[in-house]
Amino acid sequence: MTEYKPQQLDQKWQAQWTAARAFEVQEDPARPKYYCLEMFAYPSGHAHVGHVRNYIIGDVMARTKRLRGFNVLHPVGWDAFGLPAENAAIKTGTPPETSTFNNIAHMKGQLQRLGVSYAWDREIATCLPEYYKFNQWIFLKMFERGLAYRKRSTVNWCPSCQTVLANEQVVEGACWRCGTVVETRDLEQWFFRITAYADELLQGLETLAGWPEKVVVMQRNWIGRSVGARVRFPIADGAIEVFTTRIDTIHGATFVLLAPEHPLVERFAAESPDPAAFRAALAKFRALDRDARLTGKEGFDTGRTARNPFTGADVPIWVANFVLAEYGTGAIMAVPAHDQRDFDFARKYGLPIRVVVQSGDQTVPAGTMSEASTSYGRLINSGEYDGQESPAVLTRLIADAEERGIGAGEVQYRLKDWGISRQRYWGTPIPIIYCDRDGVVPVPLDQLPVALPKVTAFTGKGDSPLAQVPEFVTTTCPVCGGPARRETDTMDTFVDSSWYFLRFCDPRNTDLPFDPANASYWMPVDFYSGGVEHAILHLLYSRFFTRVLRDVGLVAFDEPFRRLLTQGMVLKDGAVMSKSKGNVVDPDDMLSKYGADALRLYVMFVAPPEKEVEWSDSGLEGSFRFLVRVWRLVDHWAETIGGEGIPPCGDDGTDAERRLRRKTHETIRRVTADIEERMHLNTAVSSLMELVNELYVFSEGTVHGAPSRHPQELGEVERMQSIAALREATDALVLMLSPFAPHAAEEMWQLLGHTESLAQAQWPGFDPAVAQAAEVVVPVQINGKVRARLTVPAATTDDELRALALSDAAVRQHLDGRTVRKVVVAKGPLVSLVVQ
RNA sequence: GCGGAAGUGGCGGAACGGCAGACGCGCUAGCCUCAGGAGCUAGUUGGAGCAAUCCAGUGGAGGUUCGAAUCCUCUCUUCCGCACCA
Repeated sequence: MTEYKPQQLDQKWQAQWTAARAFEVQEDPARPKYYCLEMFAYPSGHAHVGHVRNYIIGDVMARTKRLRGFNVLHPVGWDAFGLPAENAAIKTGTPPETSTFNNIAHMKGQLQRLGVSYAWDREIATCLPEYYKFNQWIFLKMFERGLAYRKRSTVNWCPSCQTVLANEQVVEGACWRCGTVVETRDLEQWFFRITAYADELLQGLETLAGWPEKVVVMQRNWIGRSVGARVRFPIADGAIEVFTTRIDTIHGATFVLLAPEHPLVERFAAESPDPAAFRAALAKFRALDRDARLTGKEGFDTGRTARNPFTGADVPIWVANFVLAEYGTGAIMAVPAHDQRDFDFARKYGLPIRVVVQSGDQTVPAGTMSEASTSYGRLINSGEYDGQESPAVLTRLIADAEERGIGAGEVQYRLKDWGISRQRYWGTPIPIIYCDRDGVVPVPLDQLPVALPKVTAFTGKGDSPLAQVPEFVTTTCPVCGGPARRETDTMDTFVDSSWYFLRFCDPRNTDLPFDPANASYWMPVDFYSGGVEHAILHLLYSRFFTRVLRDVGLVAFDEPFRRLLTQGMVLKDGAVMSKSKGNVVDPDDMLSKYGADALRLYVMFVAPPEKEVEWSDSGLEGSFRFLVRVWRLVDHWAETIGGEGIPPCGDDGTDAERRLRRKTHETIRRVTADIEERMHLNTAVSSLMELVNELYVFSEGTVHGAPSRHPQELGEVERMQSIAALREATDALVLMLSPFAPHAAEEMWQLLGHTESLAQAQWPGFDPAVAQAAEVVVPVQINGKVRARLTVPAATTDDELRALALSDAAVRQHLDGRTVRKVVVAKGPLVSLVVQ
């Protein structure tokens, strides 16, 4: 009797895996590949059990696929650039690279203690020059193609911290760090032209059958494709262009609205009879603009008019807070009768409302409307278009507008180009040089990487920290050799994570981001898991980068991730774990108490992987108890059933033996499907628990002496057949348990006399003939309720079942003289009687 | 407001139109123990019954079906995402 000592097993097997480089892989075209990836981690310091869940989900998939014969790539890396390290440097003076590498070292230890089967030889960290060199390489390729460009744009600025903030760092209009109200500043920024791929990214969503519908929908909404028309409303000296999806309502456009930032607003001010008064109104308006944007409809009259090109009427031009400068043309035609926002605005300022679409039979007079009518219908008050139905009339109106030269069909996207400039230190330098003579000059590819210089003093004040490093800024122009300045902004860290999965295919390449041949072998990622918080940004950017690299010629596919699992968070006391709340469950505490396997098993068993779960100490104990139970069983039988020379199971077993074998094969079928097809890892574990329960039942029924589940009293098996059945069940159990509890499984595999390690083993085979019971229990339903059960040979025909059901005593009692109107024999099998 | 997902025992959850509550946690009783926060056995949706068994039951109301937790319609609730996108 050996005791289950998980900590010893963890150490022993982790050391063996490391020594044997057990999970390192090479490209091998002869074998089917499987690329299993978890979203790589930001090295924040300590992983909590929420992170652990993600790694273990991936590890269960990776380990299962290895046993299934796949060449499995399961790499690990670090999303190592980012703000927290830099903020820590400002606060404590610890250089970002120091804290980052310390954190990586600690978290790496945690992952290793969990026994995650990573290909450690492929480990990457995005903050290393050998990695970010290729961020720069890709940037330059995009620059070449016009996909990276520079323009002035508005950024968030914290006047107290003297720095730019990302949108995510602005909480309710204030700086996340100091709470100061955030201002906006116009800066020259670099952008990636993701909008060039908007349609392709949208259409590609249709092919993502292995993604959660939720994520697909979120991306579709984020891209936000709108089909409509651009229409010109002439003004005295030019025209205002508006974008509309409802050109069918254009005869009801009774005024035009401009965004406060619209270029014409400034011109109107200058040309107004009283520019000072106009500017005062505008200034007042802009002051309340930020909050008013969210709360209500605000505006003021410019005193000018535009002509509705379809009605010929002159309509007033107003400025309105709710019109967005960055969407469409920054100007809209307002149709108060058929748009709720325009309706509210018209009512507030007494502007005319004109009904032009009739949805029901009766016309609603504009004066009595309580809200806008936004549905399609038959046009009225629309001149020659009266009586036509929208949406069909949309096409005709667009065609007519094109013919008259006043507009054209147009598609708009909510998706905007991706601003990647960050006025921060701890990121990839943008490989651009500014020369007074040659302008914006890309750093030549052979001069990469543009290395991030060491900075010692982090103040958090002023512009980009790199601007304060003269030896970095000062350089020579690659074109003319004259004095020049380097770009001092760094790239958004989302750039780093947009292609790292490709780098894993060839992580040590010094010439290219990766060898196309390697990527062609490993990609796409077959299984990708991570938090749903990346549903849009990271997953959209990665799809964008993949297409860019396709056009550059490095890959030959469009979609990087075949199957996506968004894992749920682990909560403690109903809240997300965080240091400030003091509710963090540290995996290391759990490891020292119960070992890696119990923790792994628990987080897989507690709920389906995509569900949010509440951490439970007693649940973890339950998983530990289960492992002890398995251990005792295997330890007890190992000598009897282990080693060589156990014959395969025959066909002439006793009932108990047949029953155990049936359970074994049924479990193989279920566990395999649960992991590979359904990703229901929780039910895979519960099936294994059932098999263990069955093994204990079998042990009682086939041994000498008093039946007992006391391990000490488990007896001897009498028949070679029983030994064979036990061996089959136990081998299958250990193999199927190994993805979840790899350390205990390796040890038990050895105990059972296997000389090769689990790394060389194969997943157990499923035999449907064995899983098939000789006798089946067939429920009999009467009017939908089960009233009897028939135990019949599996081969019983439908006709026989029908006859047996009708003659069954319990059934007859329930029929009680009533007439049977219909008998259905369904697959299952199951007999259903309809009785009147 | 729009969009998405989900409502099943005391709890986490099973059940891919066919026996509701698998598996586990917790709880109850018992066994074993010097002892036990160990192990084992039995029970554990509610109601009725000594019992076999019967009745009700998957947020609510309808519907489709021989048969619905599952599909459809409406409705309530919760969570998540986007939030003036013209």
